[in-house]
Amino acid sequence: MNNKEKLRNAGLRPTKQRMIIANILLNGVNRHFTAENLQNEINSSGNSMSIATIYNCLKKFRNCGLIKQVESSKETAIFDTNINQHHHFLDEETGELIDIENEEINLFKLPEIPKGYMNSGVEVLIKLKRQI
Amino acid sequence: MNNKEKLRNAGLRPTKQRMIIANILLNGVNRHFTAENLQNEINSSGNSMSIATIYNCLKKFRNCGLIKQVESSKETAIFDTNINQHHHFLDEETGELIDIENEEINLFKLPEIPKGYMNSGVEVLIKLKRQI
DNA sequence: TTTTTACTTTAAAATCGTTCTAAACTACTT
DNA sequence: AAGTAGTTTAGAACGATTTTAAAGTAAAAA
Repeated sequence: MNNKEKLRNAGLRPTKQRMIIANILLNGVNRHFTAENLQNEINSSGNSMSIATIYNCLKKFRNCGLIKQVESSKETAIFDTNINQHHHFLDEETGELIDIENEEINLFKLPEIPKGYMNSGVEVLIKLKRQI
Repeated sequence: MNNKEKLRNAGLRPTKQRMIIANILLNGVNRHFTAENLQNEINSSGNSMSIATIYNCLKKFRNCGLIKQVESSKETAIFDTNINQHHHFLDEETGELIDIENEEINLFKLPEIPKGYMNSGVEVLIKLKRQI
Protein backbone atom coordinates (compact mmCIF):
# COMPACT_ATOMS: atom_id res chain seq x y z
CA MET A 1 0.00 0.00 0.00
CA ASN A 2 1.40 3.39 -0.92
CA ASN A 3 1.38 6.42 1.34
CA LYS A 4 -1.54 8.11 -0.39
CA GLU A 5 -3.63 5.01 0.23
CA LYS A 6 -2.46 4.81 3.83
CA LEU A 7 -3.68 8.34 4.43
CA ARG A 8 -6.99 7.70 2.73
CA ASN A 9 -7.50 4.48 4.67
CA ALA A 10 -6.89 6.42 7.87
CA GLY A 11 -9.57 8.89 6.83
CA LEU A 12 -7.10 11.70 6.15
CA ARG A 13 -7.02 13.82 3.03
CA PRO A 14 -3.72 13.27 1.27
CA THR A 15 -2.63 16.91 1.15
CA LYS A 16 0.76 18.00 -0.14
CA GLN A 17 2.00 18.55 3.44
CA ARG A 18 0.75 15.22 4.76
CA MET A 19 2.37 13.43 1.83
CA ILE A 20 5.73 15.09 2.54
CA ILE A 21 5.54 13.90 6.15
CA ALA A 22 4.25 10.45 5.22
CA ASN A 23 7.11 10.02 2.77
CA ILE A 24 9.62 10.79 5.48
CA LEU A 25 8.03 8.76 8.26
CA LEU A 26 6.24 5.83 6.68
CA ASN A 27 9.10 4.25 4.78
CA GLY A 28 9.50 1.23 7.06
CA VAL A 29 12.52 2.40 9.05
CA ASN A 30 11.60 2.88 12.71
CA ARG A 31 12.70 5.95 14.55
CA HIS A 32 12.06 8.34 17.40
CA PHE A 33 11.72 12.04 16.66
CA THR A 34 10.37 15.37 17.84
CA ALA A 35 8.37 17.94 15.88
CA GLU A 36 11.52 20.02 15.55
CA ASN A 37 13.59 17.06 14.26
CA LEU A 38 10.97 16.54 11.59
CA GLN A 39 10.90 20.21 10.60
CA ASN A 40 14.67 20.18 10.14
CA GLU A 41 14.40 17.15 7.95
CA ILE A 42 11.62 18.73 5.88
CA ASN A 43 13.72 21.87 5.47
CA SER A 44 16.82 20.00 4.42
CA SER A 45 14.79 18.09 1.82
CA GLY A 46 14.12 21.42 0.14
CA ASN A 47 10.56 21.76 1.42
CA SER A 48 9.20 23.90 4.22
CA MET A 49 6.24 23.71 6.51
CA SER A 50 4.76 25.74 9.34
CA ILE A 51 5.45 24.26 12.77
CA ALA A 52 1.70 24.43 13.43
CA THR A 53 1.09 22.16 10.46
CA ILE A 54 3.70 19.73 11.66
CA TYR A 55 2.13 19.46 15.12
CA ASN A 56 -1.24 19.20 13.48
CA CYS A 57 -0.17 16.36 11.22
CA LEU A 58 1.63 14.48 13.97
CA LYS A 59 -1.44 14.60 16.17
CA LYS A 60 -3.69 13.39 13.35
CA PHE A 61 -1.23 10.64 12.43
CA ARG A 62 -1.06 9.58 16.06
CA ASN A 63 -4.82 9.58 16.53
CA CYS A 64 -5.17 7.42 13.42
CA GLY A 65 -2.52 5.00 14.66
CA LEU A 66 -0.01 5.75 11.90
CA ILE A 67 2.58 6.71 14.54
CA LYS A 68 2.78 6.58 18.34
CA GLN A 69 3.73 9.06 21.01
CA VAL A 70 6.19 7.79 23.61
CA GLU A 71 5.40 8.10 27.33
CA SER A 72 8.42 9.92 28.65
CA SER A 73 8.91 12.78 31.05
CA LYS A 74 11.07 14.74 28.62
CA GLU A 75 10.00 18.34 28.12
CA THR A 76 9.51 17.74 24.38
CA ALA A 77 7.02 15.32 22.86
CA ILE A 78 8.70 12.28 21.29
CA PHE A 79 7.01 10.36 18.52
CA ASP A 80 7.75 6.88 17.26
CA THR A 81 7.10 5.30 13.89
CA ASN A 82 7.09 1.84 15.43
CA ILE A 83 3.39 1.26 16.07
CA ASN A 84 3.71 -2.32 17.29
CA GLN A 85 3.48 -2.82 21.04
CA HIS A 86 7.04 -2.52 22.22
CA HIS A 87 9.18 -1.13 25.00
CA HIS A 88 12.13 1.20 25.51
CA PHE A 89 15.47 1.64 27.14
CA LEU A 90 15.98 5.22 28.28
CA ASP A 91 19.48 6.67 28.64
CA GLU A 92 18.71 8.93 31.58
CA GLU A 93 21.69 11.14 30.84
CA THR A 94 21.02 11.95 27.20
CA GLY A 95 17.29 11.15 26.98
CA GLU A 96 17.96 8.80 24.08
CA LEU A 97 15.41 6.00 23.60
CA ILE A 98 16.24 2.54 22.27
CA ASP A 99 13.52 0.14 21.16
CA ILE A 100 12.96 -3.17 22.89
CA GLU A 101 10.90 -5.56 20.82
CA ASN A 102 7.83 -6.96 22.51
CA GLU A 103 9.16 -10.53 22.63
CA GLU A 104 12.21 -9.42 24.58
CA ILE A 105 10.07 -8.82 27.65
CA ASN A 106 7.71 -11.22 29.30
CA LEU A 107 5.28 -9.96 31.89
CA PHE A 108 4.50 -12.95 33.97
CA LYS A 109 2.12 -11.47 36.47
CA LEU A 110 -0.08 -8.46 35.95
CA PRO A 111 -2.25 -6.70 38.53
CA GLU A 112 -6.01 -6.75 38.33
CA ILE A 113 -7.35 -3.96 36.10
CA PRO A 114 -9.47 -1.49 38.09
CA LYS A 115 -13.26 -1.89 37.75
CA GLY A 116 -14.79 -0.11 34.80
CA TYR A 117 -11.53 0.02 32.86
CA MET A 118 -9.82 -2.08 30.26
CA ASN A 119 -6.14 -2.55 29.57
CA SER A 120 -5.23 -0.43 26.55
CA GLY A 121 -1.51 -1.14 26.42
CA VAL A 122 1.48 -1.92 28.59
CA GLU A 123 4.72 0.01 28.29
CA VAL A 124 7.90 -1.02 30.02
CA LEU A 125 10.68 1.52 30.41
CA ILE A 126 14.11 0.32 31.48
CA LYS A 127 16.17 3.26 32.67
CA LEU A 128 19.88 3.08 32.00
CA LYS A 129 22.85 4.60 33.79
CA ARG A 130 26.35 4.65 32.35
CA GLN A 131 28.50 2.00 33.94
CA ILE A 132 31.28 3.35 36.17
CA MET B 1 14.31 10.38 61.65
CA ASN B 2 12.66 13.80 61.52
CA ASN B 3 12.43 15.96 58.42
CA LYS B 4 15.25 18.27 59.41
CA GLU B 5 17.54 15.26 59.69
CA LYS B 6 16.28 13.89 56.39
CA LEU B 7 17.24 17.13 54.66
CA ARG B 8 20.63 17.27 56.33
CA ASN B 9 21.33 13.63 55.46
CA ALA B 10 20.49 14.43 51.86
CA GLY B 11 23.02 17.27 51.96
CA LEU B 12 20.37 19.99 51.83
CA ARG B 13 20.23 22.99 54.16
CA PRO B 14 17.01 22.80 56.13
CA THR B 15 15.66 26.22 55.16
CA LYS B 16 12.24 27.41 56.22
CA GLN B 17 10.86 26.78 52.73
CA ARG B 18 12.32 23.28 52.43
CA MET B 19 10.91 22.39 55.83
CA ILE B 20 7.43 23.53 54.81
CA ILE B 21 7.59 21.31 51.74
CA ALA B 22 9.16 18.39 53.63
CA ASN B 23 6.40 18.58 56.22
CA ILE B 24 3.79 18.33 53.52
CA LEU B 25 5.45 15.64 51.42
CA LEU B 26 7.46 13.45 53.75
CA ASN B 27 4.75 12.37 56.15
CA GLY B 28 4.50 8.79 54.97
CA VAL B 29 1.33 9.11 52.87
CA ASN B 30 2.14 8.48 49.21
CA ARG B 31 0.78 10.75 46.53
CA HIS B 32 1.21 12.16 43.06
CA PHE B 33 1.31 15.92 42.60
CA THR B 34 2.39 18.77 40.36
CA ALA B 35 4.27 21.93 41.37
CA GLU B 36 0.99 23.83 41.17
CA ASN B 37 -0.83 21.30 43.40
CA LEU B 38 1.86 21.79 45.99
CA GLN B 39 1.69 25.57 45.80
CA ASN B 40 -2.06 25.47 46.41
CA GLU B 41 -1.52 23.27 49.42
CA ILE B 42 1.17 25.59 50.77
CA ASN B 43 -1.13 28.56 50.28
CA SER B 44 -4.06 26.92 51.99
CA SER B 45 -1.85 26.01 54.95
CA GLY B 46 -1.38 29.75 55.49
CA ASN B 47 2.12 29.91 54.02
CA SER B 48 3.25 31.16 50.66
CA MET B 49 6.16 30.46 48.41
CA SER B 50 7.40 31.57 45.01
CA ILE B 51 6.75 29.06 42.25
CA ALA B 52 10.46 29.27 41.40
CA THR B 53 11.33 28.06 44.89
CA ILE B 54 8.87 25.23 44.60
CA TYR B 55 10.39 24.01 41.35
CA ASN B 56 13.81 24.47 42.85
CA CYS B 57 13.00 22.41 45.92
CA LEU B 58 11.27 19.65 43.96
CA LYS B 59 14.29 19.27 41.69
CA LYS B 60 16.66 19.13 44.65
CA PHE B 61 14.44 16.66 46.50
CA ARG B 62 14.24 14.52 43.39
CA ASN B 63 17.98 14.61 42.78
CA CYS B 64 18.55 13.53 46.39
CA GLY B 65 16.05 10.68 46.07
CA LEU B 66 13.57 12.13 48.57
CA ILE B 67 10.86 12.05 45.90
CA LYS B 68 10.57 10.71 42.35
CA GLN B 69 9.40 12.17 39.09
CA VAL B 70 7.00 10.01 37.12
CA GLU B 71 7.72 9.15 33.49
CA SER B 72 4.62 10.33 31.69
CA SER B 73 4.00 12.29 28.54
CA LYS B 74 1.70 14.77 30.28
CA GLU B 75 2.53 18.42 29.64
CA THR B 76 3.02 19.06 33.38
CA ALA B 77 5.67 17.35 35.52
CA ILE B 78 4.21 14.86 38.00
CA PHE B 79 6.10 14.01 41.17
CA ASP B 80 5.60 11.06 43.48
CA THR B 81 6.43 10.67 47.15
CA ASN B 82 6.61 6.90 46.76
CA ILE B 83 10.32 6.34 46.18
CA ASN B 84 10.18 2.54 46.20
CA GLN B 85 10.32 0.90 42.81
CA HIS B 86 6.73 0.63 41.72
CA HIS B 87 4.50 0.96 38.69
CA HIS B 88 1.44 2.84 37.51
CA PHE B 89 -1.90 2.58 35.88
CA LEU B 90 -2.61 5.61 33.68
CA ASP B 91 -6.15 6.68 32.95
CA GLU B 92 -5.51 7.94 29.44
CA GLU B 93 -8.59 10.13 29.47
CA THR B 94 -7.98 12.06 32.68
CA GLY B 95 -4.24 11.58 33.12
CA GLU B 96 -4.78 10.19 36.61
CA LEU B 97 -2.08 7.82 37.89
CA ILE B 98 -2.73 4.92 40.25
CA ASP B 99 0.11 3.14 42.01
CA ILE B 100 0.84 -0.51 41.40
CA GLU B 101 3.03 -2.03 44.07
CA ASN B 102 6.17 -3.72 42.84
CA GLU B 103 5.02 -7.21 43.88
CA GLU B 104 1.91 -6.92 41.74
CA ILE B 105 4.00 -7.22 38.61
CA ASN B 106 6.47 -9.90 37.73
CA LEU B 107 8.84 -9.39 34.87
CA PHE B 108 9.79 -12.83 33.82
CA LYS B 109 12.14 -12.11 30.99
CA LEU B 110 14.18 -8.97 30.53
CA PRO B 111 16.29 -7.98 27.53
CA GLU B 112 20.04 -7.76 27.70
CA ILE B 113 21.21 -4.38 28.94
CA PRO B 114 23.24 -2.54 26.26
CA LYS B 115 27.04 -2.64 26.68
CA GLY B 116 28.44 0.05 28.94
CA TYR B 117 25.16 0.62 30.74
CA MET B 118 23.55 -0.66 33.87
CA ASN B 119 19.87 -1.04 34.71
CA SER B 120 18.83 1.84 36.92
CA GLY B 121 15.16 1.01 37.30
CA VAL B 122 12.22 -0.55 35.50
CA GLU B 123 8.89 1.21 35.20
CA VAL B 124 5.78 -0.44 33.90
CA LEU B 125 2.88 1.69 32.76
CA ILE B 126 -0.48 0.06 32.15
CA LYS B 127 -2.67 2.36 30.13
CA LEU B 128 -6.38 2.22 30.85
CA LYS B 129 -9.41 2.95 28.69
CA ARG B 130 -12.92 3.27 30.11
CA GLN B 131 -14.93 0.16 29.43
CA ILE B 132 -17.76 0.62 26.91
C1' DT C 1 29.78 37.16 68.87
C1' DT C 2 30.69 39.24 64.66
C1' DT C 3 32.16 38.60 60.09
C1' DT C 4 32.44 36.19 56.06
C1' DT C 5 31.07 33.00 52.75
C1' DA C 6 28.32 30.27 50.11
C1' DC C 7 23.84 29.00 49.40
C1' DT C 8 18.85 30.19 48.96
C1' DT C 9 14.70 32.71 47.93
C1' DT C 10 12.15 35.90 45.26
C1' DA C 11 9.37 38.49 41.69
C1' DA C 12 9.59 39.36 37.34
C1' DA C 13 11.28 38.55 32.86
C1' DA C 14 12.57 35.21 29.58
C1' DT C 15 12.29 30.87 27.29
C1' DC C 16 10.48 26.89 25.22
C1' DG C 17 7.23 23.71 23.42
C1' DT C 18 2.71 23.68 21.93
C1' DT C 19 -1.95 25.42 20.71
C1' DC C 20 -5.06 28.93 18.97
C1' DT C 21 -6.79 32.31 15.68
C1' DA C 22 -8.64 33.78 11.67
C1' DA C 23 -7.67 34.50 7.00
C1' DA C 24 -6.18 32.34 2.74
C1' DC C 25 -6.07 28.10 0.37
C1' DT C 26 -7.25 23.46 -1.59
C1' DA C 27 -9.31 18.81 -2.09
C1' DC C 28 -13.34 16.85 -2.96
C1' DT C 29 -18.47 16.84 -4.06
C1' DT C 30 -22.26 18.62 -6.54
C1' DA D 1 -17.89 25.53 -12.45
C1' DA D 2 -19.51 26.40 -7.91
C1' DG D 3 -19.98 25.14 -3.30
C1' DT D 4 -18.39 23.28 1.08
C1' DA D 5 -15.77 21.36 4.32
C1' DG D 6 -11.36 20.48 5.64
C1' DT D 7 -6.41 22.32 5.75
C1' DT D 8 -2.45 25.36 6.03
C1' DT D 9 -0.31 29.41 7.65
C1' DA D 10 2.12 33.20 10.30
C1' DG D 11 1.91 35.09 14.19
C1' DA D 12 -0.14 35.72 18.62
C1' DA D 13 -1.17 33.47 22.82
C1' DC D 14 -0.55 30.16 26.31
C1' DG D 15 1.22 27.43 30.14
C1' DA D 16 4.96 25.19 32.35
C1' DT D 17 9.45 25.86 33.62
C1' DT D 18 13.94 28.32 34.00
C1' DT D 19 16.74 32.36 34.40
C1' DT D 20 18.08 36.70 36.34
C1' DA D 21 19.88 39.53 39.64
C1' DA D 22 19.11 41.45 43.94
C1' DA D 23 17.97 40.68 48.75
C1' DG D 24 17.99 37.35 52.43
C1' DT D 25 19.73 33.50 55.44
C1' DA D 26 22.33 29.42 57.28
C1' DA D 27 26.60 27.79 58.46
C1' DA D 28 31.61 28.38 58.91
C1' DA D 29 35.47 31.15 60.20
C1' DA D 30 37.50 34.49 62.90
